Amino acid sequence: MNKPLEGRTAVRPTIKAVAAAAGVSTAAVSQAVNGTGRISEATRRRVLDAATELGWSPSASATALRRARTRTIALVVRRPTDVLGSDPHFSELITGLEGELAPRGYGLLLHLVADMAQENALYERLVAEGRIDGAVLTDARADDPRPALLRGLGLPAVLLGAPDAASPVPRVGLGQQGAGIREAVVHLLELGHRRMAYIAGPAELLHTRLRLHAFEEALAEAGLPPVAVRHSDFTEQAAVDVTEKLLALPDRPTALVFPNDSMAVCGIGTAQRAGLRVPGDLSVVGYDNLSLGRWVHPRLTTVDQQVQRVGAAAARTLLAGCGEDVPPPELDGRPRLVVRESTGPLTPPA
Amino acid sequence: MNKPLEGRTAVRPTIKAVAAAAGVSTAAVSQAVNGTGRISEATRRRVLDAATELGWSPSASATALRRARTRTIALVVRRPTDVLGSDPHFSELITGLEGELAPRGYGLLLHLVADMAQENALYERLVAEGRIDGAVLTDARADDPRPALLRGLGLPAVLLGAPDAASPVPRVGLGQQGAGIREAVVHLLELGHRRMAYIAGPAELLHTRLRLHAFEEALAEAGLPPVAVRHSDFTEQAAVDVTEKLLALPDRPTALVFPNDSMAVCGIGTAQRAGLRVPGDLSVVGYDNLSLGRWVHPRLTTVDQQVQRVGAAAARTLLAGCGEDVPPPELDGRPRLVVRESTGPLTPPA
DNA sequence: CCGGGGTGGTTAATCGATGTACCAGCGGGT
DNA sequence: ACCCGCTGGTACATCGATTAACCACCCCGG
Repeated sequence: MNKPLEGRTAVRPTIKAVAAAAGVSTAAVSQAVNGTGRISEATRRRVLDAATELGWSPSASATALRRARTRTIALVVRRPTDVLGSDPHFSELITGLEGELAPRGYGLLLHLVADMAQENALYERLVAEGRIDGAVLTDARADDPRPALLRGLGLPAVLLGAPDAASPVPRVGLGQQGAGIREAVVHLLELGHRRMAYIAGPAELLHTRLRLHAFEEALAEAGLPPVAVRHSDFTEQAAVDVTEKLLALPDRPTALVFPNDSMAVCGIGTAQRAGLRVPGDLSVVGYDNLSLGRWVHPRLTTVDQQVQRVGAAAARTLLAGCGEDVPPPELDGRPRLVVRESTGPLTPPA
Repeated sequence: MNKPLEGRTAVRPTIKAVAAAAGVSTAAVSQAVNGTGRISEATRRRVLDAATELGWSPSASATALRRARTRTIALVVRRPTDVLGSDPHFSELITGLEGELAPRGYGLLLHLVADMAQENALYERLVAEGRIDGAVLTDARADDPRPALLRGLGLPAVLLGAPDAASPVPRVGLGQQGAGIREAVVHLLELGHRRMAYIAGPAELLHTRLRLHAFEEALAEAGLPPVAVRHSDFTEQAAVDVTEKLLALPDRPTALVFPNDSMAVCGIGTAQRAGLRVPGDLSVVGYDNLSLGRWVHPRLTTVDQQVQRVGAAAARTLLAGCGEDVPPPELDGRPRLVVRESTGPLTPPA
């Protein structure tokens, strides 16, 4: 064995090394790199060359200590159980966030927690340790305690959901949250459906309320009551259970609207297993527009809410809150229905 | 307006404030909190009380600077395009990682990149800035450049995949990577299938090779050749395209084995759209055991590889590499076939 | 010849926590 | 009375970068 024990880390160069290499003081290096102070173009270039030569980047810890800024944003995901159903949602969100954060040298610190108490405790700790500059709050609730908490902690934050000027922290999202569901109801009405049921998410979530309200309102405008409204915890298991119960109803619904695509797919499976044809006997609408929905059989009719773009807008809002100079978030539009094959008129059995 | 302009952050207490409150020096506080040095039990308690009283936690930046340790692990996800198919995989992985990291005060820094070049550049930057203590490498390739790179950078890392003592960085994963696929082939053989096709992932990924090899070997042991082997990029689009092509073959396969569940579900959809019954005319096997698969119609036969447990093991290995005192990772078992409804014997049309 | 005003830097304090080196007391053995 | 050794702390340098305050020098007008 020639290399019995691997040596530890190859020491990283410090600002001192760069200063020495460029023949200037460390202050000059700092100014050259940050574009502050008064440094001649010639020495600036010397410094920058020396820096790349040595492969030096300013230590994030040192800079964070000095500037009281970590260039890190937190995303805390609450996941009471294995809620895989809402996961693709997060992956889209993260994509949108990263697209704005990464180019500005910001990092995304991801944490998973079981419940709201843990989530709040986590924010307190992250702030107390000075680990983050801001936070993205997902799954807005009615009477959400987090905006007030973070505001109290002095931490910039954005809450995802419909925009709302009165919120303690900025709210980012597509306007007219209910528009997609409303569109779905109109679509189903046009297809001749009169008995629709809505499978909602957890009652405490704000978007659950907004969408449910849109559903009931749109239906009421046609002079119809919903056949049924059921709350769920977003799990696939719940989708199956609720679907079975609804299909066993004496006057069963001819159309089901789900709060996400995974549940809708499971609902379709359940209906098919019960011997029903989709959409011949039952129409199904999802939410989120996962790419999966384009390929299942029948292809899923769903609502697209552009999670990725919302993520990008959230990132910009947050960066602005951190004192970063970013173009203001542009987020127009509203959730839109994507009509595919899982909805249609009732057809007589072949 | 009584509060015309909200004041900035409520200043966080420092170690100095705690020292003053407890009537000791800052050094004493540090020692009391870290359990180092010699401090009487009485003063230790006074200090700790003062700390909680003031809501103080040591500044992560200061500690990181002093100790050259950030208590942060990087997870870089390469995502050439919208590979939602592999996402649930990541969410499981993250769950497993977090379960070990969080209790020890470690954070997970998540980054998304487009390709391997960007990924390598990112590691170099993160190390140069001293932002991370370790990294989790996913999607091992044949001749993967990353282990050598990270070793050169002096950064602890683990590579996910089958264990391998000869790797520059520890490799963590279930042994016998091919066992699940082999089991699937045997299962299909027992059902009477003789014409099987394998849809593989990108050829450069290591697990693609291992699984493909297992598929061909198991088939060869039965004296059979594969009907076809097709590589794909993990997208649902690819699943549909490949399935259509395979089903159009003159002597079409009676069983399809996919490299993940999303693709398998799309494959089923494609077959159904072509008028085939699953499993009556075509059996389908997935990989990953997403919860979605339990509820689609027909329920998906798939391979479970316990991604979450692999994540936990990876975290422990990494923590050990960071000098943390953790119980050694325990990871026995192998990928296992989960038989459900999407596989079965060929049945004559009703 | 001297003062004024730029230009292009440098010096030194500082961010918050850690850890080494040092020191004050005290009890006890001789 | 004196020194030793131990206990329980404290003083200060340090991690790497930033920044306010300061200064040397040059050019120019009076």
